[in-house]
Amino acid sequence: MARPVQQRSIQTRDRLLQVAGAMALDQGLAGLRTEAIVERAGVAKGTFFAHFPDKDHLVAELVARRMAGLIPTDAPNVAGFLAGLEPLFALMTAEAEVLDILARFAGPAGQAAGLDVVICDLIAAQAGQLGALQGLGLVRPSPDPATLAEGVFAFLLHAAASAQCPISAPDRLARQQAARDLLARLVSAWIT
Amino acid sequence: MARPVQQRSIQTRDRLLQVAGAMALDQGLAGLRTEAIVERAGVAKGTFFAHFPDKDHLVAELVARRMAGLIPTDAPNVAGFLAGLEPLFALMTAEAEVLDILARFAGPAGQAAGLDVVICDLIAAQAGQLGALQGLGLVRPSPDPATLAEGVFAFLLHAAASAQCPISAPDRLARQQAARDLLARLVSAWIT
DNA sequence: CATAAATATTGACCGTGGTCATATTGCAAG
DNA sequence: CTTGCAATATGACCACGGTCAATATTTATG
Repeated sequence: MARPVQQRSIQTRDRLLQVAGAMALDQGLAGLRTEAIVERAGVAKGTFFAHFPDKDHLVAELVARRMAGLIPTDAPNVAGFLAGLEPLFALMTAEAEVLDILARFAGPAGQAAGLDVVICDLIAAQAGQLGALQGLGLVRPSPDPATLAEGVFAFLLHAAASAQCPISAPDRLARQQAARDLLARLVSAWIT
Repeated sequence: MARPVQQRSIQTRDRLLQVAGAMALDQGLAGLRTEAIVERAGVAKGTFFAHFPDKDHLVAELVARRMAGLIPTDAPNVAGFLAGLEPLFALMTAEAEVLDILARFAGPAGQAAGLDVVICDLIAAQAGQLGALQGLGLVRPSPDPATLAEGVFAFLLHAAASAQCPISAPDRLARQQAARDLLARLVSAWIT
C-alpha cells in the first residue's frame, strides 16, 4: 500500500535545507560540509542521503530558492529587459558554486531538485516579456520568443562564466564589469 | 637558480596522460580513477598530484586534446559553418563529463590545463570564419566577429547541455536530435 | 669526483561524500 | 491494546580524491 509521506519526514527535509541555507550564508556554498549540516540539524548522515540523492542536489535546491525570487517580471523596453537580468547575473557571479551547479543541473545532470523547474519558469517568463516587446516592435520578430529566451539564458551563463575566468583580467571587479558588458553586448545584439 | 624541467618529469607526465587517455577510451571519462591511472602508469599517487593540481585538470587536458583536432577550418557559407560545429557538438554530447569539464574550466575554474587555450583558439578560428562570411554578406554585419563567435560558443554549450537534460525527452537519441535542431536554430538566428 | 642544492618521487595518511544493513518510529487493521 | 508493515532514521563503514614530510634522483659547481 502506498502510504503518504509522514510529517516528520518533510520536517527533517526542511530543517536540513534551512540549516544548510543558513550555513551557506556565512560560509559560502563551497564551504558546506554534509557532516556539519547534519550535526547542526540534529540528524544522522544517512538521513541526509535519504532526503537528497547527493550533496549537490541540496545545493541545487538552495540555488533554486535564491533564483526563484529573482525572476524578472515586467520590461517596458529593451533596457528594462537588460536591467532585469542584473540580479540573476549578480547571483551567478556571487559564488563560483552557483554557476557550477547551474551548469551541471541546467543541463547534464538534469532533474535537479527544483532547479530545472525554476529555470523553465525563468525562460518562460523571459519569453513572455520578449514576446510582448516583439509586439511593440522593440525586439526583432524573427526567432520566436521561446528561442530568444533560451538564447538569453545561454548568454547569461556564458557571461557569468567569463566573469570567473582569471584569463580575461586579474582583478575580480574588472572581470565582473567586463562580463557585464559582454552580457549586454551579446543580449542586445541577440534580441534587436 | 632556475633549473630546467628534467626529462623524466615530462616523461612521467606524458605517461600519465597517455595511460589516462587510453583508459578513458574504454571506461569513459567518468570511470577514471586516479588510483587506477597511477597503478597502470607505474608511479605513486603523490606523483600524479605533483604533475596535475587535481584530477579534473588531467581530464581537462584530455578533453582539450580531443577538441584541438576538431577546430573547424573553412566555411564557404553559413551551412558550412553550421556543419563545422557538428564534431564539437558530438564531442560535447558524447560524454556528460566533457560538458561538465568545459563548463567548469571554460569559465569558473579558469586556467585549465590547456583547455582555455584551445577554447580561445576555437573562438578565434570561428571569429575568422564569421568575419570572412561577413565580408561575403552572408553573415549579418552588426556585432563584430569576435562577439559573434563568443555567442556561438555559448550556444554550443547550451545546446549540448540540453541534450543531456532528461526533461526535454526520455529517449537519448531524440534528445540529441532536438538539441541539434536547437543549436542550428539558435546559431542561424544569431549570425544571420 | 665530491658535494650541495634543486627537482622529482614516494606512500602512509586524512577529509569528505556516499552506502547499507540494522534499528526505530508511525500508522492502520484486527 | 497489539500486532504487522511501511516509512524513516541511524552510524559504522567504504571509496576516492588529495596532502605532505621524508626519500631518491638529477644537475650544477668547486
